[in-house]
Amino acid sequence: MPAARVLIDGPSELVFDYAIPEGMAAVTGCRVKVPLRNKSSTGTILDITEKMPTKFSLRPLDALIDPEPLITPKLMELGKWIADYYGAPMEQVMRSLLPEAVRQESHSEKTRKVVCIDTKPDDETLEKLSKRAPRQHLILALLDSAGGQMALADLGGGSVAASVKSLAKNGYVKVIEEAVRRDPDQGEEFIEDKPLKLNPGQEVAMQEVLKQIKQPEKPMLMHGVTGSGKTEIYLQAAQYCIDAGKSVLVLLPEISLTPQTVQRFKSRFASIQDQVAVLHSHLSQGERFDEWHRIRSGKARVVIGARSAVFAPLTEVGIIIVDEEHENSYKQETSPRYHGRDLAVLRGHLEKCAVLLGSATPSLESFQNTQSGKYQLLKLEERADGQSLPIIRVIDMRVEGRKHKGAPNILSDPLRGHMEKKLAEGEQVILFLNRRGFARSLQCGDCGHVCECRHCALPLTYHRKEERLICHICGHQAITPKKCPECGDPGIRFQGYGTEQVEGILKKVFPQARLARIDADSMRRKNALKDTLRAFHQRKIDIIIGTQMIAKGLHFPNVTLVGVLNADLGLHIPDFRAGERTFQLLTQVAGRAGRGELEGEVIVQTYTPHSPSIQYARHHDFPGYAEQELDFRKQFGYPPFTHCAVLGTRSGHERRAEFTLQNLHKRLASDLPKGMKLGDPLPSPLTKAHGQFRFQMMILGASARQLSRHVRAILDQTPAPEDVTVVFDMDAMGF
DNA sequence: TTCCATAACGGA
DNA sequence: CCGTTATGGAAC
Repeated sequence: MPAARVLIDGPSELVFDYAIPEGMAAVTGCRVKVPLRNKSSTGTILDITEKMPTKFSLRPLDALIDPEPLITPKLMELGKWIADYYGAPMEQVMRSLLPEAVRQESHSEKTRKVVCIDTKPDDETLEKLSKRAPRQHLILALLDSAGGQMALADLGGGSVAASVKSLAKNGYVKVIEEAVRRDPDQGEEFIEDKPLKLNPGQEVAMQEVLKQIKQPEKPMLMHGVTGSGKTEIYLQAAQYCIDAGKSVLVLLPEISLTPQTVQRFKSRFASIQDQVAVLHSHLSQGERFDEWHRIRSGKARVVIGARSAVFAPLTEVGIIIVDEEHENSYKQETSPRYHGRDLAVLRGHLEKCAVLLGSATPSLESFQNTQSGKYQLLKLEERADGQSLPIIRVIDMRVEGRKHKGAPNILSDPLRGHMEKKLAEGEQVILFLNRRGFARSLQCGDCGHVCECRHCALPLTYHRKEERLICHICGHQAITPKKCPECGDPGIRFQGYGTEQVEGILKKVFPQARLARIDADSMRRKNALKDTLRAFHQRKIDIIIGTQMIAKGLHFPNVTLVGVLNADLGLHIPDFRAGERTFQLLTQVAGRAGRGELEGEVIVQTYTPHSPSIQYARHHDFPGYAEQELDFRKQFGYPPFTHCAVLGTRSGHERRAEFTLQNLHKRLASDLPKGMKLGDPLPSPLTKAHGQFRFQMMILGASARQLSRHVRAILDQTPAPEDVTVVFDMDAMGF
């Protein structure tokens, strides 16, 4: 007799076998009600096992919660892989696979009452009604002119319901419940646009993509320079799949930051809009419920979403597209710590469909996979409309600094000059600075004391609007001291600068220019980003100063100058990917310039003009950069030639967090499998965050599976003290 | 996790 | 002696 292996809900990770009652369609992925001890519990069927244990008889399943399995067999397989690879509890994996809004039984479809004509009364009755019940007469007339049915709410408020009731009693009308979709883009109009003509380069890539859709063989990495028209290829590939009766999954990094790409998909598929679903963290529970079920039922066949959309319950998948595949936001920073792009590749393998990764600055992991033949490389080397890539000028700020002694060196002369010229010609400018707030820190000129966050070992950033010092890690706010809290010296002053300060300077330097600032602070309001971008598009704004929110994916034809104020930020952090990230950021930001008929220019201000990330970015030379960076990675045994995991501890007690990690280090070191390398246990770069002391060590391993299993085995035998949290991050992305 | 058995404790 | 509280293994 077959038995169902059930994972019980809750943090306990309990897995038990239950007998399947006669006639119950219990299959893998079903949510079930089960008896546990003397209570009733809920869970998910992980497997159907054939053999019956002999020790004791199994208790039967109580009931299926949903008639159909909510989780497809392939997604169950994906989930099991995640639990194993990332060392995550299966229960947490299930929570990712099945959103809370779908899992909770309290959520259901939203309905509305619709009134429709049942049997039309004859003229004589109508005549009577118009005298005795004019209201009912009017309602019938309204229904008639609306084609026989209308929503109850649209018939008018108040006592209308009573009139409808008596109409229904006489059998003239019927009231039915109709499901209404909670549409996240309710009320937005998308005008259908037609496919664009592909240039020869795009055409070649397109043919390869179509080949893979018809007969999937290996994932593709499309390296297309900024503005090369990658999105158009996504759109046409998607169209092909839809026409072939297959579904499409599109992953975007941080969907709220890429409204333009979502917009393009929605517009292209405007004629089948009810088949397009959007999944991201800003959906309400009801919207998420509806979108999810529309996908599961097969009504929606195009899914656009952020990393968690990799779990969208699609079937018959034709292609999985991962845009900006190099983006770190694909990595989930809470358990299960999966990488959305890597899961997309795995899911593509399980679904036997095409996988298309795209980027202007591919991750070295993906690029190396094309070198080794695991992935197919597609290249778009020209911009879609034949525009040239922008000319990038590097300004040595060490030299600039000598020109203006004393003054804070934020806008160099060449940048200021170019801005004046562009503004005079009515063109638009984007300035990029990857730090929000007014000043990085507040430092005493006398004793050197820096105001730090009480909970995190990090300088507090001064925000002028709030007149407060704010911690960018935990959000803690403090009053700005007038004099040094350490030595009482009044000479306390700001160090470094952020977007807020630049905004102030720009107002003074270009008083006539219309200015907008885009960062996490100024864009807090709902739709603020969308509105600002629209205004910029309509040329109601001349200059945008922003953080990395503006680095990717934006397409503004009238932008001819991009200024990078401090390219060195992020270059000197202790992370072997610091250079790669700087290269990516510079290339992406530079790509915002010259996307229309006008030529674009980029000015990069830096104190390290000769660093390879800056020089290769300046020459738009991704292959060159990749080659030298891969050399470096190979030499030191870093990814993509190994897998890198981070094992960390956190605690309110500094010593205990440190000791726990040292202990783990000792145990790992004592019996380290071949091919694995252990870093020293050290304080994290962010020594203290959210009031917790943090320590970490790096683990490098040639085989990811071996690494993950070995570490987990040690963790299982080494219980941590109660007030110490141990975190294992497989394929960790930032430190 | 919750449940239940058993051990340990403490007041009379 | 008995009731209360702590501890730990099992649950299918």
